[in-house]
Amino acid sequence: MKGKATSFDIAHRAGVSQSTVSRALSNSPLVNQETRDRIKQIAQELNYKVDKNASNLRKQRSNTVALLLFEDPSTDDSQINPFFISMLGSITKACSAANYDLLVSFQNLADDWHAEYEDTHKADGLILLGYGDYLDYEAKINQLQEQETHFVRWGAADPKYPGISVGSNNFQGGYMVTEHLISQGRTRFAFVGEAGTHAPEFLARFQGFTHALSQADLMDQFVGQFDAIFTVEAGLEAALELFAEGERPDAIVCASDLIALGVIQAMRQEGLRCPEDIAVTGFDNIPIAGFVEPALTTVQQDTKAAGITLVEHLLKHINNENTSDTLIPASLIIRDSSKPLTQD
Amino acid sequence: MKGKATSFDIAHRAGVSQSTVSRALSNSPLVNQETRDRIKQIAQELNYKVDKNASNLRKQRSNTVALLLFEDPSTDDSQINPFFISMLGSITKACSAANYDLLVSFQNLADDWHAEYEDTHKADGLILLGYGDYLDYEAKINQLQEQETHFVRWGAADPKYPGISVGSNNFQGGYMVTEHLISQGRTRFAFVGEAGTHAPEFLARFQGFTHALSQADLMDQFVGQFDAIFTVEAGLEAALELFAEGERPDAIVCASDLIALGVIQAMRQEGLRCPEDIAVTGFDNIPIAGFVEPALTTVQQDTKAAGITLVEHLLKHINNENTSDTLIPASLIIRDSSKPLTQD
DNA sequence: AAATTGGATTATGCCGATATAATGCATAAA
DNA sequence: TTTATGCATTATATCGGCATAATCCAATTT
Repeated sequence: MKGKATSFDIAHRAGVSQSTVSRALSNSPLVNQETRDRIKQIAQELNYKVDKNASNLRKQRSNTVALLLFEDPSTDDSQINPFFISMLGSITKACSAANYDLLVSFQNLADDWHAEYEDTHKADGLILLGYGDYLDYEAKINQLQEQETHFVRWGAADPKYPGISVGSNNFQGGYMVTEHLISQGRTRFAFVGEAGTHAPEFLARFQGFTHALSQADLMDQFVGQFDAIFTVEAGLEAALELFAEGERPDAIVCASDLIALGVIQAMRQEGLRCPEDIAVTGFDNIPIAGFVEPALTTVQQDTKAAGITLVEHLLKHINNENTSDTLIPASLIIRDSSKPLTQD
Repeated sequence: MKGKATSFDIAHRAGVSQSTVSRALSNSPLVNQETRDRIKQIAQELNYKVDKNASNLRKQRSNTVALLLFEDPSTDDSQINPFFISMLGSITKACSAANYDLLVSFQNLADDWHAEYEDTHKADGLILLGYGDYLDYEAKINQLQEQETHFVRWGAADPKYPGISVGSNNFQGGYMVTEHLISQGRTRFAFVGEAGTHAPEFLARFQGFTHALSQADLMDQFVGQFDAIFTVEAGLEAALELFAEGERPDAIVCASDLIALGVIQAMRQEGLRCPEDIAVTGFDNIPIAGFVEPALTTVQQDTKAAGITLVEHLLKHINNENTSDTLIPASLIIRDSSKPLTQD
């Protein structure tokens, strides 16, 4: 036979109508068990696969979701945030478990979003994933809602747009790691990482941090907060600035692992030991966190739960059900960089 | 108006036939410039987007490629090889530059490949990306070729299947970094990384390594090759084994950056300094390679060229043109871990 | 014997675009 | 005036499934 087999070819061989073939292959109880088996058998022999374009066109459903990944414009091509990779993995798995395919698209923040996947019926919905507040955030969300696009976003809940967000509990993570450092005997804290409204994740971590400090009555010894985006370089520079200012902390809480690595690097340059002189903690638990010197104490986001939840919520939206904003708890990974102060 | 607009709606408003709308929107010279502009205008007002399912069905083309990512079964979920991430990024970009969408699917090596994207017409071709020889490699390749699936694979050229491979020049990379170490005055070499047929990339690196050694007449001082898969842990263990065996090298060439980090970790445990006692080099130039202590000398694969070439070759296959196997040159990134031997 | 019921199957329309063939119409050539 | 030539547009068939309504037929009921 020429070309790929169609359901007509199978119908012909099986001596039934094409309709019956379609029904049989979708396991419809409307068709007799025997005929069903016979048809499936023939379909397999011909290596028949339903044409998704035809099927989707008729069903007006693609069983596909599109993942839009927003890159931080401040970093170059090769530097993809390791955290997103982990999310990508878990989202892919959650999709395939739900029998959905996944389209992936890296979005350049500067450009207009390339979010036509649902308009063109290539996907049934979108997952928006990025750090910080992607450019023109509100305008875009409004537009998506106006067009009745189905979507969920990764990030802190936004009271203006309820029911579309899933995010890590960054506040709790920042609180938890700070509390841990306090219990280790640290008292003079600094925070490295941007804490503005355009980096809401980092801001929440910072707020958890200060909350822990106030609870322990340590705010009067707070050394300060130093801006750094999420790269190693930024952490290094921020730390150098911190050391230049004079007042030396005995613990530095960083908004990400990469920043923490930069801070440790800066300490080395300044002849400071970690954790003996200053404890340092990160956030994300990237793959190498446990293998740097010293092994990094950090906060792990539950990317598996995150991916599953995002997909689950999106599928509910697609079925016109509502979901409520979800905060996924983070967990503390204790390693060497936060060892207790020793009296020496 | 209800629902999404179709080309009929536009035809109606523009007072032309639906055929003309279709032509106008695809910029066919068959339709008058004025009418074309008018139709486009109306289409924009109605926020009309062509239905890809209908379009693809008719055209028998999806303008989509599927990326199958094969994970190493020896690592857990969270550990995705950083090199692949970089490739994923460049492939995505190359696709969007060519106006193709990208479906991403993580394949579990143990299972049957889930490679029906072309059979179902969801994609026009496949890109296979994984380290080592994915399980049942030949059987699967045969099957794909039999079904006339369009595909390219990442990896060394295989004489049995010409024209489907694109890979880094691992031999040249291994040779280059070894030559560099020799020029720095190192003479007693060891290699850490698997060098068997089921890890062809690593094997090629090892072969480049030994080639450089023989050229410099240093093979009689070769300490040995020690197996390690691509994780930090594996590198650490292999190095400990190496040190236990007695004969100490003054340079260790590693098959990947993660392995190199493990080796450096092991040296630290043994009280050995890098690069003073032993120089260490990696492979891949992962994001943190420049920020560990000491900064890691490594070989960088040109992922950008790789992604572009893979996509380019696949698109040629889709258009029934042939391509020839391509080796992409790697480049040397010299940092501190390979500093020259000092006389002290 | 005629009418009813229900399970199994078939006939038909449609999803929304694109490509090919056909038509209309103005202008140029015979 | 008639035929021919092009350009612009329209009519129609088609891509390959799925869903609804229609039909067929055997087993019951009346």
